[in-house]
Amino acid sequence: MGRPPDPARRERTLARATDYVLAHGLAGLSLRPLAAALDTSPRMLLYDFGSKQELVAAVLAEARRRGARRLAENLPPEAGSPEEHLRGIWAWMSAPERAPFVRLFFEVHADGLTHPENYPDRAEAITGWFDTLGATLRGITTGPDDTVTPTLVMAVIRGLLFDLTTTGDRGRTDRALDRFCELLRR
Amino acid sequence: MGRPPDPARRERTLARATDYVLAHGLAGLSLRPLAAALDTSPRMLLYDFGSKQELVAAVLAEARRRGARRLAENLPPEAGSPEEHLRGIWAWMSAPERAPFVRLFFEVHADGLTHPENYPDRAEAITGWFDTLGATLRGITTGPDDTVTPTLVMAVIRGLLFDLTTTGDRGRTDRALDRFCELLRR
DNA sequence: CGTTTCTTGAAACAGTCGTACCATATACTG
DNA sequence: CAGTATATGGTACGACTGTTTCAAGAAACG
Repeated sequence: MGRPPDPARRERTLARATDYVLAHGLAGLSLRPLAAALDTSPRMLLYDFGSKQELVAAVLAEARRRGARRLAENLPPEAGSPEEHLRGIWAWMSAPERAPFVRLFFEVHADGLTHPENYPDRAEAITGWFDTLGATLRGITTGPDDTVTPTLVMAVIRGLLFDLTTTGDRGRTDRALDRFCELLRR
Repeated sequence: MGRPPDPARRERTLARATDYVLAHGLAGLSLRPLAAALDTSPRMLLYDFGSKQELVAAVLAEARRRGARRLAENLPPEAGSPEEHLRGIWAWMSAPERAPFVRLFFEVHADGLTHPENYPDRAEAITGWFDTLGATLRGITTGPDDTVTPTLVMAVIRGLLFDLTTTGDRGRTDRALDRFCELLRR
């Protein structure tokens, strides 16, 4: 008996907190401004998530879930040549709508370099692409267990994303991807 | 008249502060622990640098100066094929001794995504390579003003550095660079 | 010596941080 | 209604932040 729990509240808070972190970044995150923006209180954030660290972990998990879902919705899994796929991935990841995700991605990586203990499964963010890419890049890969080609492909995309987010030079980065496609084709 | 100024003290402090930041990262930097590690006081740090922000700017400038000097010392500017050059750059940047610089580099980039106003010349960290690389990559570039090839080459290196610092998988990242060289050769 | 300038220590200020404690409000059961 | 569980507000604690203030020390000069 007693008042029934309301798990939906935690989910609502998590969703809005994820919006907030995507908008404002992880670096200077603090409970009081976050709570104010979410029309709640630090008290409730700790009540629902236990501690700031667990809240951040939940937000990152939620952001990853969202990213994966959006990706699955927007990348046709089977159609087209490997080159078309590569261009599709680049177009999708470099689109302005993805900028908050990209920023959070780079932010987590940087923090993970100083505090690896906080991100036990961060390597998965890299190797998780191999299964997805290995299938769509068939014809470029040297075999079904080729991890080197996906590694290079994702390195190009991440490196160009790094460049684009720093310089904002869309034309030059787009052309650099064209050049990479050209190298792959020959 | 009066006691003469001692500008050497500021330089000594700057050098040691740069060591400290390279070792501990920029993210959680705070004056009191820094001063303790440097056998000085927060009072003196502010006396010499004016504010924490100016101190950080000075440290970043010093770190960039060091990196450039080390690079100039270790990369033969003229000898060898473009491929050898590329391998040399990768070997140099991915060496464990460079890890602190790489970490700081990624950290500054991530912070710059959230606070661009603090890094007015951060694009230079990208485009600064073009002159250096354009010369050494002659034979791969399409012309003397080709910025696309250096963009792609540096994207590969940065992307692979991102991978290596996250996964620690030296073998796979080395092989990915081999594969890139192979693509360039054909 | 006194004067002047640079250097340095100690302490305090005003603020933010994550978090814990205590009381109360709310919604349900019997 | 009482009883019981969850939900929530308010407040305060201790630690930390960058920075300022006040005073004194240290090294030059006349």
